[in-house]
Amino acid sequence: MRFMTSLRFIDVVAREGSIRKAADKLAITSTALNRRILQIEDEIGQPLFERLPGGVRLNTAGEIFLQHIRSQFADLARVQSQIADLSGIRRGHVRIASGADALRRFLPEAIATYRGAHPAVSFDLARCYGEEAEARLFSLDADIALIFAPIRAAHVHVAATLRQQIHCVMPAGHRLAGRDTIRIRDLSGERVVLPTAQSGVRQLLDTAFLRRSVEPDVILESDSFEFMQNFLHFEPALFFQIPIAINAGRAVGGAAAADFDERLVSRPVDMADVAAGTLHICHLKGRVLPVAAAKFLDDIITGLRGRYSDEVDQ
Amino acid sequence: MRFMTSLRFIDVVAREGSIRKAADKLAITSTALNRRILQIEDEIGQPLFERLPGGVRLNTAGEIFLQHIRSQFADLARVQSQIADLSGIRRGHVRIASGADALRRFLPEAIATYRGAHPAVSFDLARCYGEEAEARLFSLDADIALIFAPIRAAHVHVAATLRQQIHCVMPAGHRLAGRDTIRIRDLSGERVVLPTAQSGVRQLLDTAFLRRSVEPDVILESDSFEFMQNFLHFEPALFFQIPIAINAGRAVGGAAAADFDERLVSRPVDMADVAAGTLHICHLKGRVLPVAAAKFLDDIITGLRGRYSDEVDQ
DNA sequence: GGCTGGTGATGCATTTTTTGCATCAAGGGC
DNA sequence: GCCCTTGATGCAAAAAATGCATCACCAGCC
Repeated sequence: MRFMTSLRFIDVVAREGSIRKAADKLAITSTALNRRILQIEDEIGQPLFERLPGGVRLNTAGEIFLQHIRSQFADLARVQSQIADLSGIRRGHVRIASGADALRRFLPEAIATYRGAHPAVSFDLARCYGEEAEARLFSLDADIALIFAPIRAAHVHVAATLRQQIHCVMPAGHRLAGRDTIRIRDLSGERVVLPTAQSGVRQLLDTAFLRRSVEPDVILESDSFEFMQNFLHFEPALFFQIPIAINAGRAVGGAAAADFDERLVSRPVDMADVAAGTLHICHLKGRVLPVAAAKFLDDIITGLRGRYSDEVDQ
Repeated sequence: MRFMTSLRFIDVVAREGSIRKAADKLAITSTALNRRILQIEDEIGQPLFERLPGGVRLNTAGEIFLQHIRSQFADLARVQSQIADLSGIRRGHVRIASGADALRRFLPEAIATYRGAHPAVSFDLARCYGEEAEARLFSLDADIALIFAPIRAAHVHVAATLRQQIHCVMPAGHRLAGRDTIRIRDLSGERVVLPTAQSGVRQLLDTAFLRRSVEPDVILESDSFEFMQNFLHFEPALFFQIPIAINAGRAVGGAAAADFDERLVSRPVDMADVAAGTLHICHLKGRVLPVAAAKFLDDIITGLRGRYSDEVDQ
């Protein structure tokens, strides 16, 4: 899109914080880039950047304008996909921001299923925590976000929610493996592996530990569920996940959980101790999603409703 | 906005239906214009226009793309006004589509008041009937529409409504001038002047005449209220208006109506005969209005609520 | 206090792009 | 079948964007 280049340049300069660095990245000279920016500022009638000794930074007008630029790009992408759609080409690209929970089992299966039906659609998956996921929606770097945490920003539209009870995962031979549900007081002194403080699972657990005055023996903290799960093969301990991270589609309970790792079992934590958390499936409020993203969003919500009809809302 | 010129050209070509005509209008050669369009079609990867022997016409892809272009322009205007706003310049432009009713008294006063507070804001007022007003919102040729008729299209967002009883206007000495309200049966055989069939007032009256089986003596039809009103000075007759067309702000009743023309009086038509109509104040659904338009919309709704609190909704 | 290394801005020659003229081919109206 | 209008295209001129060299500026550092 030739007519958009100047605008894309502004985006890059804003991200890089320097005209010269941006020029490098864009493979043009800094003078050409500089002039394009001056020209646009001239047309707007106001500077968009503050000139600092170490580079440039957006001023307020620039912030507003950059947001406009990004929404233009997002909308152009939507229009292009719509046009491609009616010509039967059926191309598309979906950008997802997701917490570590959903990308373990659920998204791989969901994306593979979708690509089975639409092989020309490509995906981009960024793993991030709630706040960053919301920021990505806002900066239009993501079309869809899956967030297992409360939604903070008003600009996020929640298309569907899925209630998820925290499950405790342990080696099959663990002394707690016989229980139907795990109580928080059972964990006192137990060796546990916890997700990082930013994770929604961790926040629910911390609340529960505090409330019940239980202090487990925290031997490891990590932001990788895969690492924690594999760690359990070498040292027996407990770790915590939500069903969707354990098992793509099926409801998890008792033996049904076995398929994610035969040497581990998962048991729900008693609801009296830990409240169920909510997985939010969202996009930017007021935004018209590209065809592919809208279809994918629709598919996963329909899919979840089919499997977890009780826990899906909206 | 240099980077938008090609897009503006497409808009003009689509409106003109001919590259050569559009080129004339844009004061460039048809070849230059033709090439720009070919280039954009090339970048999109698909033609946007069908080439007909008598000119060009948008195809489906073109329709989608043009809608995108227009929304970009509208959004750019909003961004510019927002940027101008924070620099204290306070410029802006508001485009209104209105029926003949509202532009008689209400809009002149409302716009003048607004311009008193914001002298750098300019206005554009297009007089049109309901359907066209809705089309103007959709094609982003108008920011705000005032429609005295039912809303047809789903893309229109009604920000406020104002219930308006039809009033009968007559020379001060008319035999009906003594009544408090006018009944439809009083009009049997009376000489009346009616607005055109497209007008909301006319549609309400036609329903009433049909229901009461009354056939007045229609001596004149016009789409100009001003003409009809002036006509009454030369030949005594009755004509019909809604309060907002008679009197900018104040409620109309009895003598209070005198100020619009001292030789004429207006009396409400009995509500048992003619249902009150609704003036809809609307904008395009989902659209973020430019600062000036949003402020003006807010002002007129607040103003109406202050004067006609009972009849204003939403 | 002066030096160094970074930044964005600007004059001028060069390259690339856009424009305009002349002309072609194609389709409908009479 | 003629005539008129339409959009498309080759080629030269005009206009715009680019790159190089250079300036002015500021912060950090010795």
